[in-house]
Amino acid sequence: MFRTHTCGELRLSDAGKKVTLAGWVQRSRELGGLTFVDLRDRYGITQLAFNMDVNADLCLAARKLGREFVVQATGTVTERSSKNNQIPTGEIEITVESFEILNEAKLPPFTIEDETDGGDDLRMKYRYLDLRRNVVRKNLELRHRMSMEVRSYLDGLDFLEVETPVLIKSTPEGARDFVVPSRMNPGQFYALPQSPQTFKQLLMVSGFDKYYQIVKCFRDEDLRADRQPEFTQIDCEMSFVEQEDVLNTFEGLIRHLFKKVKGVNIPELTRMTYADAMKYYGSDKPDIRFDMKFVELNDIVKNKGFKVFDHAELVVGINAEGANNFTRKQLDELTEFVKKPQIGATGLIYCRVNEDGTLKSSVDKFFNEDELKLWKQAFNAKEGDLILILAGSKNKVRKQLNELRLEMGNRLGLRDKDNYACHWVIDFPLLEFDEESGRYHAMHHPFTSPKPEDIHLLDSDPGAVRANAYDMVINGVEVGGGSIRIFNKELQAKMFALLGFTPEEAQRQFGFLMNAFEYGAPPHGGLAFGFDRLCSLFGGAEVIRDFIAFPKNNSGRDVMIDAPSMIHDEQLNELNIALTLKED
RNA sequence: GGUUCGGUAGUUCAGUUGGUUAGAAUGCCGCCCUGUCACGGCGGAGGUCGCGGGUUCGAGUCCCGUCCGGACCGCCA
Repeated sequence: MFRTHTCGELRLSDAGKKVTLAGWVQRSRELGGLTFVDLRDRYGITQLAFNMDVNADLCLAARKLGREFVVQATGTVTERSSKNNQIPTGEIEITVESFEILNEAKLPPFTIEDETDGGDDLRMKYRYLDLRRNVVRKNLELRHRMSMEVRSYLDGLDFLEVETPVLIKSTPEGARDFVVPSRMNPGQFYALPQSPQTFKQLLMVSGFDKYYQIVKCFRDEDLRADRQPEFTQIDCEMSFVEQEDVLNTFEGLIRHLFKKVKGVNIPELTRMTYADAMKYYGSDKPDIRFDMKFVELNDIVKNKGFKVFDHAELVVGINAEGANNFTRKQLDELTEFVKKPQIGATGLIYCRVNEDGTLKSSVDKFFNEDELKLWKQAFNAKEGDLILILAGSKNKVRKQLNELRLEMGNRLGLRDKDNYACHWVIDFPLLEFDEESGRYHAMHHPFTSPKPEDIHLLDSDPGAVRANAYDMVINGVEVGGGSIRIFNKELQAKMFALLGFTPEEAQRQFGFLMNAFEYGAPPHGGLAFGFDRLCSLFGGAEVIRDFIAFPKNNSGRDVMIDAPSMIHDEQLNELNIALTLKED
């Protein structure tokens, strides 16, 4: 037997027991005649004690132990003469009688500590060492608990977990597919699923009226701190449901998770239409931990001789409460912030609401005190507030002001990561027009159903049609989204036509789904949560990488195993593939 | 595809207007220390300044190119 106990479980009540522990050397301390070795496993740390007077050979041998050596030690649990109340096992130590080095270890390239000295790149290259660190291990433990609670909640509602294939068919809509060549079908490729969307709909046709799957999905798009090329979804679908049923079921899931994993009772989720989200927050995933809603000013600022406002489609601003103490330097920083190329505003107009009630704007030349009072009124601003205004074309300026609002939220400390604001954004548009391709694209995906009351607009004004689609947003992060699906062949065919498919293309790409709709498809709908994001949110992080055991770097590479990589000519031959790399 | 920040000791970083032998902390090695737990004290080793080219009497520092990493925009139905 390698061990009788873990390194985290022995207490004062175990004193006198003879035990055997196994683990890694965290650190050792030498004091003349004494040597202490901290032995670590994933459960904790237990101190091994060696005394030169008691057994000099053993003590000298212990001094040869290097960091991260794998050691098995046998001895007696002993009460410490000087206790450490920082760790759970701090009242005891093991008086070692014998030990064995199970494996030596090279010196690790960074310290295996909570506050490591290792940079991201190095940590990823030696990820197996990084995973020994408490902080990363705790993230994966959190992930495990999350998945257990998801399964527990959904199982309690009679959901079935069903696995769907990973080698499927490439489709033109949506993100780029990762593709896999088929050896047995020369010249043909599988695609890895961007989501199990069509399969879960087919499961509904099959009568599995409540399905879920915690499932890997793949998208060949550029990465971000919160985006990996392979990621995990909690994918769900239900039959005989309306939007209201889906929202209630999965609001229940998120509240269950908060309660069981965080011990937090969150209030019922509020709802906001997409139109309002854009109008008041300039984003389809507003962070509503703080208010600072947009106020549109066209009515009161136009035709006063200030060209920037006169020429703008939309003049819109926010009131940052209590921010009048911002210095000129800070205001200049904010101006630089909105002028960054990534944000792209041309300038920032401000109006201070001074403590004495006077108003001071950056455009005093064009607006007198009475006119500025209208501004103050429009924002419902108080003394000590700071009004910030952007102008431009509607869609752009809303997006820019959204960035500014979030920045102000950060600067004013309004985005506490331990405070959770969860809500639904509903009534998304069915389609959005893409200038580049000159056609409509599905905003959610092509299987989303239009709202029945908007169907008559499908031909006359497709862009105005709203969908039965919804996103769940927590603290400005889109954690999940879904829709009520089309379950009628004619409507689905019409949808593909709107997206620019010929009937033949639609049949070739999605014939299997439309055919299935002819054999008694039930009304159905569902949603999918981004599991990695949900875990990072619960873990208080914005980067999802440390909630994934072996993530990819910014360029989509696994720097530990060095993938992707070239393959041998024999492999290519078997696949009937000849490589010709393009050179620019 | 684009913007931007970074690459100097094992590691994390500093390095001034270009100027003598490139520093700190930590880690590592040696010696001392009988209750440490981020132990402490003394000493030591450790560098192709990512790579290539250029400017200059002289480049870690300036310029060009390139590779690698981070953040972001585009992209992500």
